[in-house]
Amino acid sequence: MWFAPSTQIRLILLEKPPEIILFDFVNTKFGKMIIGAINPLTVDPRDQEAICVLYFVDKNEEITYNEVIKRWPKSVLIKDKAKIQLLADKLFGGNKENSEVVPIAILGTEFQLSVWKALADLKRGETCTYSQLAERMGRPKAVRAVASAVAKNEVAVLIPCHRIVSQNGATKYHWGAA
DNA sequence: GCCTATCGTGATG
DNA sequence: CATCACGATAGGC
Repeated sequence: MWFAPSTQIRLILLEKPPEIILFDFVNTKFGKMIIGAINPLTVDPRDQEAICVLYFVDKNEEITYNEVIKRWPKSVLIKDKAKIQLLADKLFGGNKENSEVVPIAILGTEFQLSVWKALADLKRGETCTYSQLAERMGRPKAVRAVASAVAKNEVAVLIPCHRIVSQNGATKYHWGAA
């Protein structure tokens, strides 16, 4: 992965949408992104914010912000520059020996989780088609379902959906092939 | 290119 | 609960 290689990811499974999401926009070397995080203590006994949203800012901040609202209609978004910046540093500030653990909070069905897990198992640089993924999960015919599960991935690059190539070669990555 | 088999979600009532 | 429409698909024609 292209963020700090030593960065550890810890998954936290949510059972319901968070009431409060802290967010802010950050500039990474790969472009502007929005980061959303769960309020501390509501989910993580270790008192850390957990990332639940990580989108690229495609066009402008407002559009991306609205995408978050749409995805989490029941959550209140609160801007928290300091805490989000802290998380961004953990993720992208990979110059130093960075062994920080970045908690990721995800909400999904079992099927979705297994899809994301299968994705995470892909080795660095390895690519895969949706049908190969489906097959690996023992559901060779659920190709379409796998695709829509992948599409609902909330954390962009952390789950390596960019390693998927469609069978005919014409990848349609949500944020563009680049 | 168009047609269709396929299946998990989310919305709707 | 039942039904319906909807995909970042794949394969056949």
